[in-house]
Amino acid sequence: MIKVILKDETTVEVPRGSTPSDVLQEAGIPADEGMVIAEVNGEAVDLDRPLEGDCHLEFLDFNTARGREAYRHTASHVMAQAVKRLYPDAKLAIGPSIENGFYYDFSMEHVLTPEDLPAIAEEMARIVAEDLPLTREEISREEALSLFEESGEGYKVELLEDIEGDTVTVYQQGGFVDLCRGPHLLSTGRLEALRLLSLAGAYWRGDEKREMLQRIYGTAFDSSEELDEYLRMREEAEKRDHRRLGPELDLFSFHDEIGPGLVVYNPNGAILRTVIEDFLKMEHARRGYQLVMSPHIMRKEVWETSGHLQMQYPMYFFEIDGQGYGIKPMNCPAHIYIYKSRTRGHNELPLRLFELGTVYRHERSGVLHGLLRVRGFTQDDAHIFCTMEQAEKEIDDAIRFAFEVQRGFGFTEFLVALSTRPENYVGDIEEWERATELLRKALEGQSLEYVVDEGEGVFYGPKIDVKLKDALGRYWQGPTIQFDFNLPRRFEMTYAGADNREHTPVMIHRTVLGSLERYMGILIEQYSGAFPLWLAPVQVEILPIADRHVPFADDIRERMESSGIRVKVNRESERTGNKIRKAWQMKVPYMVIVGDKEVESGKISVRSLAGRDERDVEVDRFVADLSREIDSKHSLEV
RNA sequence: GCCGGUGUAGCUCAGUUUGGUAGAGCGGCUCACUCGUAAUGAGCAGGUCCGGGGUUCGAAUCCCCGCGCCGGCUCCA
Repeated sequence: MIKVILKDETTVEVPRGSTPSDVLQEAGIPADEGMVIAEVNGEAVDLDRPLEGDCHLEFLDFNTARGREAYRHTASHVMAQAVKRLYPDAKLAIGPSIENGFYYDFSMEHVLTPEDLPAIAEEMARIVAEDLPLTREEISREEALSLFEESGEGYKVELLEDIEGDTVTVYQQGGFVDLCRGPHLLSTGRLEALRLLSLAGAYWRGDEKREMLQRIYGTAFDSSEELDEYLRMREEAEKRDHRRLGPELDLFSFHDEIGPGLVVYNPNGAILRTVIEDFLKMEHARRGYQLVMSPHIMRKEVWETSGHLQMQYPMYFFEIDGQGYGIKPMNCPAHIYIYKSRTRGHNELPLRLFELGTVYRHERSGVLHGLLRVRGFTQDDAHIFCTMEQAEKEIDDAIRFAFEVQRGFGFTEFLVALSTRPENYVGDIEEWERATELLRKALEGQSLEYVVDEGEGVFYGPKIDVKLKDALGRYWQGPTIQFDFNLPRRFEMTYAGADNREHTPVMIHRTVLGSLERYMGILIEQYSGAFPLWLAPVQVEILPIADRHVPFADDIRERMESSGIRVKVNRESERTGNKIRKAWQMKVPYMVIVGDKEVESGKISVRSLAGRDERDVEVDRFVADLSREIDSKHSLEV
């Protein structure tokens, strides 16, 4: 007999070689409580894996990350089996579970189209109905090699070559065999709700020099309700899509004639951006940043010095009077030249230069995506030049600043990542370690949880990335703070130290929003276009009931305008209901309705976007309320 | 850039399979109505059917080449 300690600390005794399923029974837990896999001493295993000795045992259902992973991974095996049944020549590549679903990559003669998906889904349903058991087998590498070589699974052979160790595991269900670490569900019949979502091309091993495979995306849940809920969520996301809302709300537009990835700001978008810019300028000024500006084009030599040219950074180049110029893809060189515009002493450091700098990058056509990925965008870019000793505080402040601003825009949940030295790097290891340590210290000093992305730093220094969680639970890239050892040397930057000798300053790149375009895209989706009052392009729309009420409406409008409220009057000869509907469609936060009663009393009726209705409101009181609401979203604790 | 899909009025889409000279709703404009909290009615205008070549007596429709957009890969603010 062996002792099995469960999660609730109870101990169950079972014969050696019993399986987690046996333990489930022994412990009186109904086997079909939706348990997916088990963890034995922290190792994820199948529910029918024999227990070899005393152990800690935990059961994982679909609501755990690892359980969900195994569940969806099983679904991907079922999909692969279905594809093999329908297209016997299909070669298997990889088929992992991913956030919200799974995929499998294939190589085959037949080119899949969306019309093929129903047949594959049907075949999958058949496999589920057949309730095929999934069995795990440990075999030697050699055995596996010959197995997959014989069946012509070249990709599996290649994977095997990279696996260390003498034995590997394969999983099999109904004659379908796959190289797989597992664990899996006990049988295909345990899959409840499956859905194929889309097709895509994907390079083998993500390498664009290698062959393009056909990928099928799908998802799986352990109840059809949850699947439906997920599909509803996708629909909701589609409704919030900034690419749909942007033109609808007259925020921005794209034009084939102007070019892909080049944003045009329509009036409402320009207002929104101006509000954001003014806010940023103020917040930077309050924190000792100095606003600077620099040209959009700079001579080619600048980009040689910075290294962009040699790195073949995706820039645009052209000639003027026989001189080569490049359109700036980054603002740093200009800020460095501002630094270098005179000699610097240690007393004037840290020097914090801030620019709303518009940059252009030649993004490959396939990656463009609304406002989130464009070819021309404006960064809220700052460079802090300081001594290594000052860096710690600067980083600390920059992180604090970034979070304060993000909270001001209504984001409260974040994912923080610290990226360390990549394989290709400049500078010496000691420097890297020191800088990485500073970043780590700052994060820990502020009790921020973070993950370490080993080797994900930029070649010139380690960095901190912050992702924002939006109202739909999606994450977006936000602030980034990057150390740079490279540019200060390349541009031969110096300052006179207290020792009256020349030193090289440290440079920190940082942005709070990243790109204004992308951030606006994120904001649109976060609020589905219904911005908080301080950001709303039109804050109040006045709706006269009949044409004769227009003069009174204009009167109110002027009073509000003089208080800085962004207000419009709807002068159309329309029914009030329709005017409300139109203002609502444009997501105007407040509607003011004026008719005979209002003209007579001088008071107004106020209707909020949410439908709240208040009568007999004094105009001054309303304006004061608005101002308070605007300020409340606006003010940040510093 | 690569793989797949897609492109008809400002927007959403029908017409493409089986080639025979383009349609709806919303939106816009005009007129009438002057109205109290999510669509008043009538009329009018609006289309190089993404672009260029080809096949054909004839192309939105078939073929070829581009371009844009969408879903991914890769990359990144």
